[in-house]
Amino acid sequence: MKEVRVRFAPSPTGPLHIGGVRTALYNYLFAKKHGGKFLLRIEDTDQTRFVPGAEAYIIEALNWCGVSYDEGVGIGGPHAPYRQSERKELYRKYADQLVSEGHAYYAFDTSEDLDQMRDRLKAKGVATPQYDVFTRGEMVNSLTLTPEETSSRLESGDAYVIRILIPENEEILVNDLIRGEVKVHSSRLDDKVLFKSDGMPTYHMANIVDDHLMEITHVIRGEEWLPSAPLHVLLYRYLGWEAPQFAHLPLLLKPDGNGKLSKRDGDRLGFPVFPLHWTDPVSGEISSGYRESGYLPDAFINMLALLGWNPGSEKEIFTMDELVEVFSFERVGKSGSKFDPEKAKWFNHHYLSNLPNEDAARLLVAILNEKGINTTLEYAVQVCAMVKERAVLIPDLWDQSWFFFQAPESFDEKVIQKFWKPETPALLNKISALLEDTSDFSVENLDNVVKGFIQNNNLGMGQIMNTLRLVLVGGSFGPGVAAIISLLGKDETVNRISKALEKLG
RNA sequence: GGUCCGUUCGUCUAACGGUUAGGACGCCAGGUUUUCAUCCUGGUAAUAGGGGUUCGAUUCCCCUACGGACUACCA
Repeated sequence: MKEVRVRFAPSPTGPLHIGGVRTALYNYLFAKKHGGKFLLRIEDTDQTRFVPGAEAYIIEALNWCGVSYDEGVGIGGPHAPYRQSERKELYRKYADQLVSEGHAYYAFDTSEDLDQMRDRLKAKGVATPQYDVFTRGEMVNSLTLTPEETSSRLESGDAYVIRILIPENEEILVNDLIRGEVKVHSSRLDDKVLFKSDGMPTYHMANIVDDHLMEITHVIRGEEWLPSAPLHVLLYRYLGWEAPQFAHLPLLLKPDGNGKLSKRDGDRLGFPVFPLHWTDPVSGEISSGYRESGYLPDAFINMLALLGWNPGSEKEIFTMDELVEVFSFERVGKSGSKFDPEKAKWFNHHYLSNLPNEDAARLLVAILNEKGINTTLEYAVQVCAMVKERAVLIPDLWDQSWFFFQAPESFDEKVIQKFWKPETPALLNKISALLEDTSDFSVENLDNVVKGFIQNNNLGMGQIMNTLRLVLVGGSFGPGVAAIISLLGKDETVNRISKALEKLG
């Protein structure tokens, strides 16, 4: 059997959004599952839409989430170059071949001509004005011009495009791995431009030529391409090439209402739509990313994989390798999936709390460094062991543990009102003294010491625990009191008690 | 408007003719806990509507409704 070769082919017009990442992911999973190759091709045939930084963004995003490619922009490969603008010369001869074999023709219409044609047809009540079998006879092209007129226009340098000549009366079949057989009548297709007047091929031409030359076996792309798939099938046939298999993925929809997920939804609903943070080079507009928001790449991928695909079992936590193992198009759904930001958080929480303490500690240390706080990895490991399961996003690691690195400056009024009694200072002083005399600072022993104190003095548990917690962390949150004391150590604990007592009396 | 694709709890989805229609997120309630979380247990909630086919339809067919994509010398 032929080696599986698939590609992800974005155009560098801006940041990649998570729908694009999912398309790349499914390509990757399919390739790896079948021991094939996954390539990255940049489709930059539209020079007017080029956005600086977009290509670098795409590569960085793929690298961040572990969707690595075997050939492509940045790393090269046997079919280099992988940027279509650098393959410009390749396409022309195939367009010429189509013209000479009667499957394509030259068209000299200006954009004004085209507009007029559309207006004229609309006025006549035609629903979809197209450059097609019905209208091509009224336009300026090598079908209506004499051969002499055509060649003289060509020679004099008139602007022209090359359009495909769609056959008149034919049922075109597209076989889709997800949707089965899709049938479209050729009379519904228009004579799409294959070659633009600026000398660049359009997407339709370039993608067929490149997929063939790069020996792509499966075209896995978004559903928005389904309507033009029949055109592509025709192109493969006219060029005499074997068409790859197609798989058109359902779209990612916005969480509320309907329609496909867009950049605006993220701003509106407060969740990232992009894998990485992005600043628009022109407008300066900023879009948040999953990475910067504190998501783990593994969680991000796991979440994305299950949006539109399911394993057929009740398992839902998967490593990348496990995904590769079980992925198949049979289990990709046909309908669009609404994106659920809450589920994304759930995945991240799961991954964060299952992270080895050392890994979590490294994330925490990075935050600490940014804040100019010095600590040891060993200490951070102990902190994370206590707080990681309380964190949903990476920054929560700090939000849940800052008091291990600095004494509280203020104390929660509500806790004071509820638990701070006239006798509290005296009791805390006693505990402080008791702790000073304690040498075993293990959590277990500390727990016994504090609870023993409470019992021996016939006090309420909540009374002491809550005030002790208050003076140590400043409020009513955090891990167990004994655990906090244990990690803080004798000096710091005693210190915090006396400092708080000065403030709270 | 036209073409194409789609439609199971609020959301992601399972059930490829026979199940009390299952799981997960969310939400609600209880439990664990010195706090807040976590965690555990339970609960809530769905086959868009109408016709067929069939002994039997979530499942197959048709119609309707609704939703989406596409409809550029953009990808």
